[in-house]
Amino acid sequence: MNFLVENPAGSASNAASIASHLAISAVERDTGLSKDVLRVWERRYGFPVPERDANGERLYPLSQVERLRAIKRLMDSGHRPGKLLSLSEADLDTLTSRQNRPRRGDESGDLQRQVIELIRSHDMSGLRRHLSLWLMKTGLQEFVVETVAPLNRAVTESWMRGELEVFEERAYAEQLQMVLRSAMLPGVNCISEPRFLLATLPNEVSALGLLMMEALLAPEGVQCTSIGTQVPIPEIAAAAKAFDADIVALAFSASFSSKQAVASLESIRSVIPKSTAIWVGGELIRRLRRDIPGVTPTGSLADMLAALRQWRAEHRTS
Amino acid sequence: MNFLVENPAGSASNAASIASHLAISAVERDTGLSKDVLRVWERRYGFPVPERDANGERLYPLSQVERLRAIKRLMDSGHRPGKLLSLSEADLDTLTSRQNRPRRGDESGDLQRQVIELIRSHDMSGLRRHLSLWLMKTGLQEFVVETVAPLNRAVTESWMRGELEVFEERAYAEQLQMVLRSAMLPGVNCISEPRFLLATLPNEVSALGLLMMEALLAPEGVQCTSIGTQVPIPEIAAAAKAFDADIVALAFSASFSSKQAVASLESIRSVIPKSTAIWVGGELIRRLRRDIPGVTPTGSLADMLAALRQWRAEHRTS
DNA sequence: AACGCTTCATGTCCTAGACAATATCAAAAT
DNA sequence: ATTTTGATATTGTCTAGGACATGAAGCGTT
Repeated sequence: MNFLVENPAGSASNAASIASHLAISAVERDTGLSKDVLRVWERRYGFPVPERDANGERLYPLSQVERLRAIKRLMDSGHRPGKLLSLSEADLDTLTSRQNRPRRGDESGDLQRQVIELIRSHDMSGLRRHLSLWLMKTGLQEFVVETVAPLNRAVTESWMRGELEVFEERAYAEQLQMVLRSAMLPGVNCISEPRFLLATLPNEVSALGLLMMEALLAPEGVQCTSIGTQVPIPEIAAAAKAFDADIVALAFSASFSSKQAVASLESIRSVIPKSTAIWVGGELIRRLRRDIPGVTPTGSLADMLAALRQWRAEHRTS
Repeated sequence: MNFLVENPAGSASNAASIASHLAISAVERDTGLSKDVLRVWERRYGFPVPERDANGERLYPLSQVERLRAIKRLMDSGHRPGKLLSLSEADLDTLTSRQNRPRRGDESGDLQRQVIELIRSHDMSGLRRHLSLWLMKTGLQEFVVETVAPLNRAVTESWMRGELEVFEERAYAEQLQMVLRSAMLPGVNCISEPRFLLATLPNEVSALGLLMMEALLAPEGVQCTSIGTQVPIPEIAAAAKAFDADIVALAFSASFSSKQAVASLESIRSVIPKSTAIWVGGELIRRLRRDIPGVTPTGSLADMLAALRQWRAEHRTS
């Protein structure tokens, strides 16, 4: 790859490519579409058709990258690539704007509207104050189940409708992390069973789902060790053993590929001793149709508390 | 990719591949070596030589994956692949253990030894208490500069010497996040200029460097908005504009490829208006030899505070 | 409606060759 | 003796088009 291509700040001569084109690896980074996919789309659907540099390597104009991101966004909300790629630019815009139309019956609560308004006005400290207050009012567990979970859904929907930018969602997630993490800091004095190990698999970027699980579990007096996001399977297995975990809890966001999730879950199940339970939480699991032997899905956060109660009933101090 | 290959829990017949082999995409995930690299190594150096499934696709035995991870670890600490790959298994072990040998003059302070001992004994709540206490004693900024920074270095070194597992380092990072984030929660009442936008680029997993920057800046009364890790360049640009940032601060850990860093920095510099400064922090920058026009490196956290003072001097309320 | 079957859509994998950016090392010049 | 230059080796990433298995969609039957 030629440096000057992606960032030709130094070479004034090559005007055509000054910050206006990206190499394939940069497009992979920025769109989340793998190099293989970019190439095969070009072959099959005739889009994108990048220019080439002197060396025959692809150079994507920013306009095409922009369009690829729009397509990816529509794909994430259910559309299939074949249709999107054969669409004209105008049709694509139509589709995007149709999706942006607010849905009827959007009876989100006051808080949700307020929060989204705060995000849109970029008042992050106000947002943080707001969330903190609400947390104090309701208590951690209720805050997570009754407030944060629907709020996340509302934010995601706003984002899909195009009312929020990606970076606004991320800024929101950061503030929420602050609030949740500081609520958990004090810890709990009497720690009882079971011992949890929390993690997400590689390719899972979002730390929020994990954090919500942790916030929900911590007040139950369980021992909760998180090793964060994007942990390779062998590491999770080693950690489960080292921390002597009773339950390995994994979080999946909705954007995780269900195909990969099933593969990974079966893989991890085969590596961890059967005496250790595996629980799966997060938005993804609604899309998992087949059950995976030895893996407990917890469709909602409330489910997880129920599962915890059941676990405790089954493992009464023997 | 065949599911049963990566996770053949269902098929008892195919004994050879029951949880003992990984497909190439799984190896990419777990080792961080791209598919291209795995294939080209096989062609050039004759390692790894995976088996094949019925469809001709690569199946890596766990032993080879293990060795690949050892190789990657040695590469990250400066060795070159050509040598490592032509080494025999025994030689590789020798090299690994030599690296594990504790260095002389390891005069880490009491706290560092204590913390590492806590990590190794998996006493995460003890670790958290310890860190919290120390933070209260010294104050946030001093805590970050005098305690956390050297502590991180000590932990990384311990990890490179093989005294700590990856998951132990991650668990430590999680606890530190808790402590730092809750220290920042209250925010600061009088907020003054400049406005910071904090982020890390795609492929940068570690949130700690970012958080340390934030913790250092927050008490200075600057407005500090973080949009988290792994943010594509166009998003950073959009966020900088939306939040009207004076300075975009990016964190890089030592494991980030310096090649890619230079490319990305030049790229982002060309997208963001010149009136917005770009500051770069983190372990990486010591390995950056050439300067990038319009990008301010801050070699240490102390540097950053100095740079902030300078910025304020230059932008006196005009 | 609910089920099973066929066909299409789509992502990922394959091979093997090429090249550019960097690291290494030796020779030359200060 | 040290630094600079240049040749060579190393190494990651790109290219091409073909192949196939999985999952979705369409359609007929119960």
